Amino acid sequence: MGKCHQCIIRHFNSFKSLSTEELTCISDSKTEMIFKKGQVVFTEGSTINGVFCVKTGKCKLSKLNSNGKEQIVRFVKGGDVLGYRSVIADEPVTLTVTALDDMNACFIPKSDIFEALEKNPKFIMDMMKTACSDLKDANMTLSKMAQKSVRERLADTLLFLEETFDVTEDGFINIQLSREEISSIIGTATESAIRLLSGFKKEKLINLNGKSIQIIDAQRLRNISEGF
Amino acid sequence: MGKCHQCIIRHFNSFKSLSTEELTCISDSKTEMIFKKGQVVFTEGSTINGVFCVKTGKCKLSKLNSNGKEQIVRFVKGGDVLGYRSVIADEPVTLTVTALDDMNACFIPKSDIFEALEKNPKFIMDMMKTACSDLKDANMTLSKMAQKSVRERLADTLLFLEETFDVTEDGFINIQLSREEISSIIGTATESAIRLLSGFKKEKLINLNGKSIQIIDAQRLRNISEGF
DNA sequence: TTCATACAATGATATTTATCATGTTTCTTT
DNA sequence: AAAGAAACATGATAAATATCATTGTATGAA
Repeated sequence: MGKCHQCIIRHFNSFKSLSTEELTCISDSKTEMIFKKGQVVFTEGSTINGVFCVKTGKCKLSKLNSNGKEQIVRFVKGGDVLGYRSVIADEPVTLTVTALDDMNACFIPKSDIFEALEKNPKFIMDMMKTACSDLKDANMTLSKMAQKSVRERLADTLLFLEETFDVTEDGFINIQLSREEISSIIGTATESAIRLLSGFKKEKLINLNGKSIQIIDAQRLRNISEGF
Repeated sequence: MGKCHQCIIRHFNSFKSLSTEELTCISDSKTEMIFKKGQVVFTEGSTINGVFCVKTGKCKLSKLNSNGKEQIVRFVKGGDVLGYRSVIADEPVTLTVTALDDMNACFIPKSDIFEALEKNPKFIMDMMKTACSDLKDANMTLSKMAQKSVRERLADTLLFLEETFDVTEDGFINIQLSREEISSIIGTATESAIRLLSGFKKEKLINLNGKSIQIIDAQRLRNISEGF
């Protein structure tokens, strides 16, 4: 089993603040887990007794609405910590997490997290900054959702996806989402998302190849997103 | 000048975790401030070097979009702490805060906050829980904004306002918002908000008297909000 | 008071978006 | 490879919402 202090991933999140000693302690109690593409990590309403330190892969965090529709709220990828809000607030999780890739993650029990939070001021401060950063992003997204049209939101989302997941060698955004998932990000009917994507393609703003998307004209997408 | 340890407000927020000693320290460096209705507390992009502990009154937290429209993201009222995200993340504020009432607040310098955060584990944990709670709310709101129609969002917003600000003796929701502000919460054109409010009134779901709103049939509003 | 200004209300119309229907492609399983 | 299922695509239409225009109504200042 891998040792946490040798794990490069920790440098990208709050665990970078822990001492070798503290990391050894976590190493002993952690569980390495693999989630297959499409597998659910945990479901809205359930109680988790630890956090997931994501090593590789991506997942979506979503909410099921009263009408049965999924709303994707956020993405999490390698380097991110999953489930900290629920553990710290000592509440059930409020989002469902589903793997979008094959995903590797270490499950770290709650008790270890609380021990680290209590003993290491730098760790708790780092966690807090993560929470604050997530809060800022959420407010920003909220404001965008409320004020932009569907077309504007789609343009914004494509730019966001490229920025967040980067592109592969062939220039396509490094994430595979179904049209339905894309519409669940922007909060629209699937057909509308499809139509608008086709439109963007006709206008030579993007390339489409199955689920793969390539941004050709980022500047014009930015303009569309800003309402011009 | 009032003493923090005698202030009842602190029991509603993270300051309840501080010792009398720590509170005395804050008492000495805090500034009591009054904001008149309509006055701006701070503006998106500016740097604040402390937090505001709100004693009485209400304010709106909003973002200005690229098209010049305001989006109200959240409300803050007596008992809440304003500006903690910016102080903890050590970043400029990302929201503009405007008083909706005459508002009393104590400004507490950053240095005091950091000292308390470092020395008092219960305080930082409480702050963290506040951040996590705000994050949960933001995700919830985001999901609602994205998936509900304007009419559903208005119903939801009216219920939220009553729950958050309660009602006066005459049964009207205890907050005065212009139609434009209401439309800035739900993210719609002012005319649409006005039309829908009139519609709700005709359907005997609410009473309108100038800016005052009374909810008559909460259950049906709930149904509307859920899409029935 | 009277004027001026902001706010609220409502109609007419345009635009955006959702829904329903249907056909096509792609992927999976046998 | 064939069959079936899921995902994708597109047209036609309906519904929701925005925009523009106009009028009414409050509110505050001179």
